[in-house]
Parts: sequence; structure tokens; C-alpha cells
Amino acid sequence: MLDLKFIRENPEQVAQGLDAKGVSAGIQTLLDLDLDKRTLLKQSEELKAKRNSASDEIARLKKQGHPADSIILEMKAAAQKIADFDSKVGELSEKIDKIMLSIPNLPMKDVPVCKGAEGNKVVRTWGEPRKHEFKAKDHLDLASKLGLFSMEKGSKITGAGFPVYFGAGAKLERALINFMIDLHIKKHGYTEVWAPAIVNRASMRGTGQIPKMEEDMYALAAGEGEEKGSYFLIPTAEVPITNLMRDETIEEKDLPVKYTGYTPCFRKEAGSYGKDTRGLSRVHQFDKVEMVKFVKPENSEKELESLVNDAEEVLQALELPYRVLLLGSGDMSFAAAKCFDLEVWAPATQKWFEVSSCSLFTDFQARRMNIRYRNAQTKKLEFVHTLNGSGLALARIVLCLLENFQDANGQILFPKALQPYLA
RNA sequence: GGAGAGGUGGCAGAGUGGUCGAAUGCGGCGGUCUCGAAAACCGUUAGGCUCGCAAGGGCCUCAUAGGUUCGAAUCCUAUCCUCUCCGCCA
Repeated sequence: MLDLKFIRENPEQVAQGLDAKGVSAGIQTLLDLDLDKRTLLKQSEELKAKRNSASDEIARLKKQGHPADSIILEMKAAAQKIADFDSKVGELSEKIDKIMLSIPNLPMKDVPVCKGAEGNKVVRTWGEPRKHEFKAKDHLDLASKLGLFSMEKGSKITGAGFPVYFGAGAKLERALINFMIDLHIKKHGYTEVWAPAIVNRASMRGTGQIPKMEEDMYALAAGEGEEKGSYFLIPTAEVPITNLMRDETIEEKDLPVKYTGYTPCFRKEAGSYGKDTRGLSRVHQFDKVEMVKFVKPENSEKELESLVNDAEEVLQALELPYRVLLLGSGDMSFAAAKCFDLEVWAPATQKWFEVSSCSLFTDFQARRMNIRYRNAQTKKLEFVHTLNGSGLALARIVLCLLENFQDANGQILFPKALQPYLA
């Protein structure tokens, strides 16, 4: 959520930022509603002030044994007026809140402005995209031959896009999770969290999946005969882990708070059928290790850099050539102010695959979730900045590992870093 | 799933219709004392919204949402959550 006061005072700047994100603003409607609300609120509050002093008066009169009937009668009328004002204020507030929750975060100044992915900038690359001397097989062919996972089995027991891993494939999944988490907790100083894969609506709203992405989530009902949408399967560990701090105040000395955790992730991927869905490219359930940070605002850009580095280190250890993209304004997610994607080259599929997305949300999520810290200098409570990044998304890493580390016989020679975990 | 108890400020814990945004204690902060510290003593210490250049004023918040009332932390209803006991269960 943006700061309404900020919108009030900088409507042009906000409109410009929203434009860069490809959102038609509606800022003026919002500001009109806001002004109406404040005008009514003022009138309501004046009446309430009157009522409060009259209440004291009534109490005093009664104590002294005097009658207070006339004041009580007067206040009865006032109470009705107050109720009228408040219901109007309530209506306006609801409208305002709805708009506020649907306004995306503004891109930071150094984010390229663009309509879609064409504005993304490659900021650096690591390693040489591998070229095999032989005809490289794609990951699905390799895996089928080696029996590492099956899309068909998943289709039978669940539906399309739910891979089932077997034998060495299943072990690879476990190995990757352990390897990544170990790296983040031992080397990068994160605390491990094992969180629920189902969250409530408030959590989804907190990180910003709701309202915009609600259609892409698996919704659950609270109970028999109840409507779906009280609970959701998480699309990413970002949701439960960031919401751990919802409505809390963090001590400044405890910042930054750094969590990492593994969870399964569930995405409907509505509307993306047929395209880039072969094998593990795009599935409805996958495993992911996520990193989440709560930081002081003045450090947040540096924290984003180090977050990206933490994710890159995983790829380097896995010896997977990759590139780092600074996303343009049109390709960033709803809540992000700045975002780097890590993409790995898959030599058989001949494509770059996004295996990590590292975002800075500034105070956008913190404001939605009311996550604050006490600024030692100003003595004031201020919103923290939140960040998260995949470290990394497994299904696609498996895809890239298979295609990169295959030999001419279709065997896989996994990178050294994974060996202890695969033994 | 059944029965009961309960949700009040950073924490503990009073408060059952009217100067209660809330006693008291602890903690925090500032000070006195001290070479310094501890102890003791004194003072101070919630958040949000809103009006105002400011000083300062107003409103709201005692789990949440409604209701009763001139007036609700206090009464009523629903929901959520926590704890205890019983049942079931990986």
C-alpha cells in the first residue's frame, strides 16, 4: 500500500509511477473520495466532541441529583446524526481502502521504464552458456530415460502440471533443498523457518497477492458449505514468512531480520497453458527455498544487492551459467519497487529460465501488514522495508541441471557441491 | 468433535454502565546521588486518524464485527484466537 498522505501531496509523481507500471491511475477519484471523507469525518468528530462533554455534564448532574432529561433528549438526536455521518464515512472508507489495496508499488528511480519485458536490462552474466559437443537432450527426455520424474503419473493422481519425482530424482529434490538452506543459514546468516503451506486471506492481502493475483491461487473454504477464499495454498514462502511479522514492532537492534525457508508452492498459472509448459518449465506445484528480509529503510537497496548475491552464490556453487536482469517497470510484480531476476541457460531447450526473482518492496508490504520498528534517532515508529528472493526455485533448477550436466550417454554428472547431499 | 476458562498498554495485572486511554508493579528512557556502577529516590513512558505554520486542539482504539444506551473496557450477539479437561487421530 502507498501512503495516502504521500499521494495527496504528490499526485503527479504517483500518477507517473503508476503509468510506468502500466496501471491506469484513478488518482483523482481517490483524492476526491478522500476529501469527502475527511470533510464528513470532521463534522462527525465535532458532534462526538459535543457528545463527550455532554456526557460528562449528564454524569455530574445525576451525581448531584439534578434532572438531565433535556440534555439526554438533545444527545439522543445527536447520536442519530453521528450514526448517519459514520455510516457515510464508513462507505467512503471502504471505497478508499479498496482502491488503496489495488494500487501497485511505485518503481524506484533507477528502474527502466517500459511496457513489458523488452525493457529488462542484463546487468551482468556469470559463466559461459554451455554448448554440448553432442546433440543435447532436453530435460524431459533425459528424466524419462533415467526415471527421475513423471508428468504422466502426476496427471493421473492430480492433474497436468504436478510432477512426481522418483528415486534419484526425488533424492535430488531433497538434496537441493538441504544444500540451499544450509548455504543460507551457514554462510549468509539467515534463520531457517518451516512454515505452513496454507495461509489465511489477511496474509495474502498483506504481501499483495490479493487482490490482483487472487485468480492464480488455489483457494480453500474454511468449512463445509462455506465459500472458498478464506484460506489459500501459498504461491511462495514469501507469504507465510513475511506475514510472520504482521502487526509487530521489531526492535531496531534486531534489524535486519533474515529468514530462509523451504515450502512447496502452488500456482494455477491460469491462461498459460500450451506455452512453455513442457516438463518442469511451468508446473502447478513446485518446491522453493525462499529468503525474506526485514530491514531499515536506509539500507534496503544494499540489502537487495546482497540478497541477489546470496541467490547468485547458489547458482555459482551449482556451476550453472546465469545472467542477472534488472526488470523494467512494466515487468515488475505488483508490490515490487525494484527487482532482479536470475536466469539460467538451458542448452537443450535453448532458453533462459527464471530461477529466482529478488525484489525490494520498500515500505509497500510493511504498510499493508503494519510491520514497524522504532527509529532510535527520531524515537518514532517507522515502517520497515521488506525484501524477498528465491534461493532458488527447484523445478526449474532441476531442469537446468539436467540439461547442463548431461553427457553424451544421457547420464547426469551433478556438480561437486551437490555430491555430499546425493551420497 | 464435546465441556469449561479466558483475551486490557512492551510485559504482568486491576478495573462489571458515567471525569477510565485506563490503577499498581516490572521493564524502558531522563535525572539526583557516586570516581564509576548497583541500590535508593524523583520524573517520564501506547498507537492511529484529523485540524493547525507552530504551540496545541479534536476523534478513535481495552481480540474483531455488530447491537443496547444520552454514555460501553464494563451489558447483549456473532466470529476469531489462547489455555485446561474429555474424545478421536498421523
